[in-house]
Amino acid sequence: MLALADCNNFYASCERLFQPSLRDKPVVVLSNNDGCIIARSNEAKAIGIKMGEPAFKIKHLIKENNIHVFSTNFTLYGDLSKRVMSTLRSEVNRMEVYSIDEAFMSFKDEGRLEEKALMLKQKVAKHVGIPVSIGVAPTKALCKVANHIAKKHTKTGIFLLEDKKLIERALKWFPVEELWGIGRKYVKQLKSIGIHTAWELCQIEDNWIRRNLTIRGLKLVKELKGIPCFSLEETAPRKKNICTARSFGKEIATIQELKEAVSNYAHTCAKKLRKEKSICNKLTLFLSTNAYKPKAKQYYGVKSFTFDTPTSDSMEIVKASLDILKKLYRDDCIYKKAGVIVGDIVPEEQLQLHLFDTIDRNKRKAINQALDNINNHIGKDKVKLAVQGYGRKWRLKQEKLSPCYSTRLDEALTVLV
DNA sequence: TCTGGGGTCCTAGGACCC
DNA sequence: TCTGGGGTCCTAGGACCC
Repeated sequence: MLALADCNNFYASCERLFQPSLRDKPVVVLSNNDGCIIARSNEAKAIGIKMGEPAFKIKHLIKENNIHVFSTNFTLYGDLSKRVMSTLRSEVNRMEVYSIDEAFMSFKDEGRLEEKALMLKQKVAKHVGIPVSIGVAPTKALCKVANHIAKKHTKTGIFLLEDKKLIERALKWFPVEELWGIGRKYVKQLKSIGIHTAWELCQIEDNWIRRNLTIRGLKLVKELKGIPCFSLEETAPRKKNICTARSFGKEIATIQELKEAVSNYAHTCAKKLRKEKSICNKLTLFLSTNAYKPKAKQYYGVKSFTFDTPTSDSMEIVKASLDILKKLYRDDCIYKKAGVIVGDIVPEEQLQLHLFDTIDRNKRKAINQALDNINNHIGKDKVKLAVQGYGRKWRLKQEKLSPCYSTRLDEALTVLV
C-alpha cells in the first residue's frame, strides 16, 4: 500500500503559520510580480476566488472581504517544505518527494493504516504546524483519488481506499476532470463521448485509451484498476533542463537593461547547475513582449547555442547568453519577459573535454566554487559579475512579501513575553 | 495504375503536472 | 495600470543509414 500526503493550501498555510491571527481568515498568495492568485485558504475559496485569477481583476473582492494578500515567498515555502518532508521521512521506510507540498510513502501491510496516517498527520501538525491530508491506496493514481476525498469529504483528513467495493463506489462518483493526468483537453474529449466519471473511463477499451490518451492514459486506467504502473521514485532523477525566466516588474526597452536581467537569469541557471553537480551542453535564451497588450508590437525571439565543452561556469554561461541577446534584440520592441534555459545536461564527472578548449577549467571551477561559498555564507549575490548590475526596473514587484521567518535570523519572529 | 524493408536519431508541438 | 514559473513525457514526422 502507498500513501500520499499533501499539504492543505500549502503556500497560504505557510503564511498563516507565522500570523496565527489569520487562522480563520481568507488568505491568498500571489504569483511573481504580484500577478495572479496561486494559493487560497479555504475561506478565500469559499468567497469564490479562483485559482490563477489575475489579482487586479478581483481587487473589489479582496477589499470587500478583507482578504489578506501575500507576495510569493519561496524561501519560506521551500524551508517549510523541507521540514514537512523530514518529519514524514522520520516515520516511513520509503518515500518519494513528489512536489513542494506532496510526498508518496510506502505503507507496509501492517494493518491499521488509518491510524498510521493519522499519526503522521498529527506529527506534522505538531512539529511543523502545516495541515496535511493523507490518502492511502494500492496505487499512486488511487492515492490521488483517496487524497482528494480525504481533503474534501472527511473531517479527519485521512481516507483509506483499499476495499474493492469502496474503490468502485469512489470511482463511480469521482469526476473525470479531477483525475491525475487528465487535463483540460482530455476532459473535453472524454466528455464529448459521454465519459464523466473515473469508473466510466475504466470501462473503455485499452486500444482507444492508448490511441487517444497515449501510453500515460493507459497507465492511469490500469492504476485505477489497481495495477501499479507508477513506482515509488525515492531518488530524484537529475534534471534534464533548468530554466530561469521572469516577467519584469516594469516593461523595458533598452539592451542595457535586458543585459542586466539576462545575465542575472543566466547566472542563476549556472548556480542551479552547480548545485546539482551537473553541466550543460546547450543554452537557450528567449525574449518576449507583453502578450496582454495586443495593440503593442509583438515579438517572441528564441535562439539556442551549443557549447563545445559542457559547462556550469557562470562567466561562460552569462557570456553565451549575452551573445544570443545581441542577435535576438530588436530596438523597436518593448520587452516584458526573458528567460534562460540550460539543457542537454550531463553529470559533472562525465565532462568530455574538447581538443581546442581555451579555458583553464580547473581555475574556473575554483572561482565558481569560491563565489558560491562566499555568497552562501554572507548572502545572495553579495559577490557577482559586474554585468549583473544594480538595475531596479526589471526586478520583481513584491509588495506584500512576508519575512523569511525560518531562514533569516534578522527576520525571525519577535515574541514579547 | 503499380517503385522495398528495416532501422535510428532528432525535433517540434502538444499534452500533462505542481 | 495590472495577467507566474518550472518542469516532464509522448508522438509524429523528417532526415538519415544500410
